[in-house]
Amino acid sequence: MSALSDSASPLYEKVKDFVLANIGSGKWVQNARLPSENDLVNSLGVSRMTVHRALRELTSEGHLRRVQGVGTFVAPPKAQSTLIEVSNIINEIRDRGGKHRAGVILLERIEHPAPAIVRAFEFDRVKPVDHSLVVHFENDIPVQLEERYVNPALVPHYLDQDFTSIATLEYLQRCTPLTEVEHLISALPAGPEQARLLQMPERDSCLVLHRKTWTGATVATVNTFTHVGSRYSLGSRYRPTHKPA
Amino acid sequence: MSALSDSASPLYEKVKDFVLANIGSGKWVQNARLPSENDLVNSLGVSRMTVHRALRELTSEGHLRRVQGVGTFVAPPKAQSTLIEVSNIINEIRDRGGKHRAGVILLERIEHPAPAIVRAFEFDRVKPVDHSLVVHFENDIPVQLEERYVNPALVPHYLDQDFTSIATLEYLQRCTPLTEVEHLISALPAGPEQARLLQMPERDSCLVLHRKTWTGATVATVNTFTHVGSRYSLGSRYRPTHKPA
DNA sequence: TGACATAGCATGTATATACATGTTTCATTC
DNA sequence: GAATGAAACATGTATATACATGCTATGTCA
Repeated sequence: MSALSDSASPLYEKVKDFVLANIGSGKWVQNARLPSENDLVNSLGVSRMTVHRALRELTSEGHLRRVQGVGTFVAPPKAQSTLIEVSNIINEIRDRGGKHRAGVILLERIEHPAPAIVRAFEFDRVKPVDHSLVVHFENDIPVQLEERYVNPALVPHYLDQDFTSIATLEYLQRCTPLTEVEHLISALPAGPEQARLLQMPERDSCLVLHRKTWTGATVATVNTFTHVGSRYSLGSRYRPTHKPA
Repeated sequence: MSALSDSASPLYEKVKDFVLANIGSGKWVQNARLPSENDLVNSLGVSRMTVHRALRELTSEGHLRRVQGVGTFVAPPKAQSTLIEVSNIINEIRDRGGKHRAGVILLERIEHPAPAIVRAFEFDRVKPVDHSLVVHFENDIPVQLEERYVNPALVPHYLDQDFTSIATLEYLQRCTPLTEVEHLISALPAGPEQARLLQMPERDSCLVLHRKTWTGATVATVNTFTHVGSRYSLGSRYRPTHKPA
């Protein structure tokens, strides 16, 4: 009678599955109103706190929309703006198997007053901005060009780091764990300098990942140029909802 | 004494902020062990259920790692594989202001036995696969080429839809709300056909978003070719953690 | 010394209760 | 009829309590 599955999963998970099953089957369509918490308490035979937890988690996962005093509704599908998980290319190279070798070369490293591009990213009031150009290799073939602008005032001992170490990005993340991130993805034909550094034809396509992190003041700006073509792609599987792996 | 802020936010939010502040300040470093729930109950003066909820949410948000019987630890930063929100280009056009006009042209629409590319995406046992080519316009300029392979057996009344309607993708999402999604992003030079359809130079860069959805059997495969260059980019802000906007 | 049982402690779940907060509905009153 | 107020109902939060589950350390017994 309970309408809940009899697996070994916890009760609130069964309630979540019950709700998702009703959404998936089309019984509860988009923007439809769900039974109230007390209704579900009566029909499912669990406590209100358990129902509430299930509905709250489904709300934070994007499946439901709740309005205090009004009710609970089926949320519109959230694939409109899609979450994509893009793997760090360093990890991609590292995970591709033991027979590949990853390498890094530091091309340029200047601590200089902010040029136009730096000023454009709100570094204005920061005097020294560390600018470095790094090329990543796999099996002696350059696969990625990284252009980093880092605000050393916000990253302790950043200037003491070994810039050819592969752990630099991880160091940035570890020192500023609560930063916000903005990404832009675009595709551009390689310019002369990029083509030279990546050893690729000059008008071949580059996938550009622009990554800006800040905590209030800007921490770092990183432009990543990857020669994709047939050799590389960035991707992920995205499981929209209920079973966070 | 309570070490919690005195704002108007709920108690569990204050506990979360307290924990995040200790992580952000470096007091609790990566992999460090947090005080136990009972310790926090004593030092913060709230109930264990409240502490538990705060820690549970921080865990699901990726900030903490909890092991039953052992303790709670600061999770390594999750920016390793970065979440990126890529906006649907249809929404981008629609949201760009009233003076722009969006349009769609259906170029081809064949229901045919699966060719090689279709077979490669596990359509094998499905006989009829709907294949359509759609070009999206903004102000009479083509900006996106969409190549769709849809399994009509899994999408009710799909073949009855008006394919020049902008709502087709939304219809797909509404009919199969609990699908999983896989994305691949790459940058490719435009081939002859793509260049012709998008009215762009033949070797200019295309940003290609490959999107495959399935529920078990494959539902649809959509390849999106966007002429980016200086005109378009896909991007998002990603707030890693605590204040889901 | 080694194996095993156990106590202790950590997190995980479920419930009952109480109150807070926001919305809708409906009846009373002017 | 319109405005006001109260009741009913919805979700939101906080707490106490109880028990379940999993790991660790300790101490006893062979």
